[in-house]
Amino acid sequence: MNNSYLTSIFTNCINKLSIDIDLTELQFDTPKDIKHGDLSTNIAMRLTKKLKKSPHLIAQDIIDNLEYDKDLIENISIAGAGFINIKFTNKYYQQELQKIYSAGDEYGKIDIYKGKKINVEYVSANPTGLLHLGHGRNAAIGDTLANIYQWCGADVTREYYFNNAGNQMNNLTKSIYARYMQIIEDENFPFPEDGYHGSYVKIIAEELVKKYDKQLTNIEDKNTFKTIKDFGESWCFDKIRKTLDKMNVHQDIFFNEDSLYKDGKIVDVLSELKEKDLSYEKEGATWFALSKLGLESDRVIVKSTGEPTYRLPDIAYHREKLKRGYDLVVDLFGADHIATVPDVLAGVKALGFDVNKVKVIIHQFVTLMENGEQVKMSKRTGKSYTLDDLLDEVGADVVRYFLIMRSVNTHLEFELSIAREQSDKNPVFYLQYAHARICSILEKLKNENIDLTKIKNADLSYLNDDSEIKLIKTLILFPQMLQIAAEKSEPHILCEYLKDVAAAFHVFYHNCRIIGSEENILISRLLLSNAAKTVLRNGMRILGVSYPEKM
RNA sequence: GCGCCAGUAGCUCAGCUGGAUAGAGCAUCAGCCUUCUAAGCUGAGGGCCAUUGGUUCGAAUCCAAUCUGGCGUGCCA
Repeated sequence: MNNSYLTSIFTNCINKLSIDIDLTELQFDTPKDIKHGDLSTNIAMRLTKKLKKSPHLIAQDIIDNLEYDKDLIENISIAGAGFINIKFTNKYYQQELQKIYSAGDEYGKIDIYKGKKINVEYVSANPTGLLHLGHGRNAAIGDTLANIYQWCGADVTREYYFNNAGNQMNNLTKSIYARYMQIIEDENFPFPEDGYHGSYVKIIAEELVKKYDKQLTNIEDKNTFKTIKDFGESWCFDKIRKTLDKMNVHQDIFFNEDSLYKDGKIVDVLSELKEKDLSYEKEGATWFALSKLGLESDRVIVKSTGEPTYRLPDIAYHREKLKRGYDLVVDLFGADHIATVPDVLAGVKALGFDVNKVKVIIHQFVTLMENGEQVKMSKRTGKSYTLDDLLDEVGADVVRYFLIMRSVNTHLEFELSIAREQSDKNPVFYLQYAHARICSILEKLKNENIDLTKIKNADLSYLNDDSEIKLIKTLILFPQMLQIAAEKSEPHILCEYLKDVAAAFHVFYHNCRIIGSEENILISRLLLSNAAKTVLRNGMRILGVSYPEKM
């Protein structure tokens, strides 16, 4: 945590004392116990070895030489093993609140990624079926991260990569065909062993019957095969896009793997690897010599059938993204894709690109639960709970929030019974309720005989209640929380933070009346409520959750 | 076997670039609505931070080993 005012006065002091220290070690934390002050630093303890003095003596030395504004800092003291604790005055917080109010709707925007071009690739499901909850987590995290980067000043491109060729699509085509034949010819027509068992395949087949009647019985015919495949693909893609739309996920670029072949990028990569002596032929296949790059074993990149494995296009695709000039290329994968990461990165590096510009985020799985029992979501079984079903049932707000409220690298349990519940058990409503409450006050005030323009010149020295100061303290943290969430690529940090904001507001609301208070108090509390509303609304915007004015 | 992720309250999870008495929500129990939305607030109980060692002023956090669960370890993506 940083605090510009404290950093400056401590830096001056350290320079004055001629202490030789890396100033990045100077950090301020919020103590768990409020009795220890508002912020504290362990700098004295960190200096014990270097200065060969007890932390208490060092701390005392620092405090004696600190020059600070007594209007802003109430006191600085030593405690515990040598912590330096700082307590700000209410005036300090009142001033900080004024800054938030001045920033208005823009409050929270920071510029750590200003001028940076960032590409975030997410969802990227092939059009072989419907999206499930795992894709939902990917979509929610990816979309929220993209929002976070934007608030950090970046120029963000949202991308979806898909493959409508290859084995998976052929498999889908054969599956649809089998269902089609079962309808029009023989209900015992054999279903492919590795086929897609999802009930959606039957629906596609039914629609196929409606449109083509019995014209598609010969799958050996290339045109017939293509007709079925194209039909299945566009059916799936249409559903996928509608689902994402429902979830308020909108991507800028839909990149088709196929274009890498058409534009010769696959061949390029292959020949470059060959030139660099990083590929070789064995058993009819082409191998990528990963062992030469420090990895454990070599892998096939072109099968003996002549088709590339996923590694080759993945490498080509990443190279293309980097060529487009992004400063950062973010990939979001489910845990089942982890195996591809080292190979692709090694490939990108071997082709001479900076792998540090590629950031791979792996999220763990989602388990759908209902009253403590696991609900199956598998594509292979006929019965499945799709993302679309879930969006229809509980709405985009709940789905998005539930899927980002946990750290990306923990397994996530999505409890349907709670998601369905429109009550205090459901954490989304806690945030939305706080926002709606504020809006409700503002609405009521319109009917009171009060000059609301006075808010511009509000005298904030009227804000001294513990709950008022606590709320300001929480609101101040917004930009820092955004930065941490961006740097750690962890959207859930914002969820946790907004919960704190809502809680601080609810306590303030409970303790401090607005309507009916003396005018100076009313106006200053109104300003504070407005600031809270701004933070909640901006935060929920980033999460992609709506912020209703009434509930 | 090897690699990645996880193991913290009854349940779901924060905290993990080392700091002071380990937190939240739900569940349980006890309070608070004639005043701006009770989808709220206040309080209580609930813990061997998987286990064992190590590193040091200090370890839930770092290191090692072990145990448990998830996901990988394809000429599938």
